[in-house]
Amino acid sequence: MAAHEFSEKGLAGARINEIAAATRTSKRMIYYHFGSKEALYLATLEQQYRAVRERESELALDHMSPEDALRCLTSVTFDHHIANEDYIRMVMSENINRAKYLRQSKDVQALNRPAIHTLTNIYQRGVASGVFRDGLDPADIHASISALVFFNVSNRHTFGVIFSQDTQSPAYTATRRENIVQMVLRYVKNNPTN
Amino acid sequence: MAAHEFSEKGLAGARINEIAAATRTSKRMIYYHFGSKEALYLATLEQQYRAVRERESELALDHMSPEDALRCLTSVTFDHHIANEDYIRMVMSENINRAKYLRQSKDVQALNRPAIHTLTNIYQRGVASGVFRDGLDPADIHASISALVFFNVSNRHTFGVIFSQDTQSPAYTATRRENIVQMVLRYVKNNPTN
DNA sequence: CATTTTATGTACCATTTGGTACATTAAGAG
DNA sequence: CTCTTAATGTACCAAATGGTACATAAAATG
Repeated sequence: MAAHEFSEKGLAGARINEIAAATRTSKRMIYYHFGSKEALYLATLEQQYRAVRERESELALDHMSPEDALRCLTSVTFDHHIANEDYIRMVMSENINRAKYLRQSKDVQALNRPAIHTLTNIYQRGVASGVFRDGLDPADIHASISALVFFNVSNRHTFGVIFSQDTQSPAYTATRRENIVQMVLRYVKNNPTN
Repeated sequence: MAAHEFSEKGLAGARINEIAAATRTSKRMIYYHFGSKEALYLATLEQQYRAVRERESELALDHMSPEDALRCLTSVTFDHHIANEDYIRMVMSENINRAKYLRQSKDVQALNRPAIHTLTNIYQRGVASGVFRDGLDPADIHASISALVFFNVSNRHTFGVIFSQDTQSPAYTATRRENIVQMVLRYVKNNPTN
């Protein structure tokens, strides 16, 4: 898949020949369908977003308590990021490009709106029931959750080298997951007691 | 500077000719001194880490209360990341490389140890005085702070596009800074009440 | 069947680019 | 004042690589 080549080496580092060799198609066909390396990159990037958000939307959080829902959402998102390294790396790559290509996508905003919506829903239920404190911005909570779980995958290599830790071991992952969940909950809850 | 070219385009995207053109030196001299593009990249990467950590170590937090110290450390680190985009982008680039080059650096661990040490110091003072809860891992707190402030810069382009926000406006930055500080404090404090 | 699109293989080009050969100059060393 | 070593300019190469020209096969269409 093109996603893997782009994910591994970024836009500049990726080689069309490699992508062609890894697929059942040919370089000729890639240019026939996409026209240029950059167009293929954009198509691949969009597809990554779509795939990830689709899998995310399969969560049923409405029947859980606000606190459990937030715990679950954070925890699952954490695992989700770990399981989708290609996506993470393509997003990194795109930030190196200053979102030059993502900016051209028409439906990426709509694609991501549900993420905020889900969180808004949980948050408002929590405020209504008194477990969550009022006055917070769901978009901001989302930013924090994203930051914590994204960084955990995106920067694990440099982080691991710098602090001589195996950032991919089950033990590290489990601890980190729990601490992130706790951090989010304590930020939102009215009376964090644990 | 080589840092800027690498920061803008990553290892693969950077052009030695561009780097040479941007300096008072020549391509010939770059190869004379460094031998290869990769060696220059590694040297540049190390220098970025060194510069950032040096500036970080100029904080005097010992005379502040643990809570104020943690608030200050987080806030300053936040601003620091915003002010050092080249560093951020090179770290991203290096994570795309799976830390292949940083791994070869001998002194990057020692260089970063003070960061954990500073935080450990604040945390232990806070636990001793009763404001911070016991049982947390300073390295983990550091990971969370890093994640929050790093992501705020590293992913601002895709994030801005997706959620149609100007992630570089003073208003957004101020809010985000305050929320991150609050998140860290509430995670660590015994009785977060605000 | 005739004809028009769509799909695909082969071979190739033009450019870019990391890297070097060679010659030369500047600078220390003794 | 030699002689060795560090520094530097010029010109260039070989390989890689994005992209294309051309011919052709396979569908689809009428």
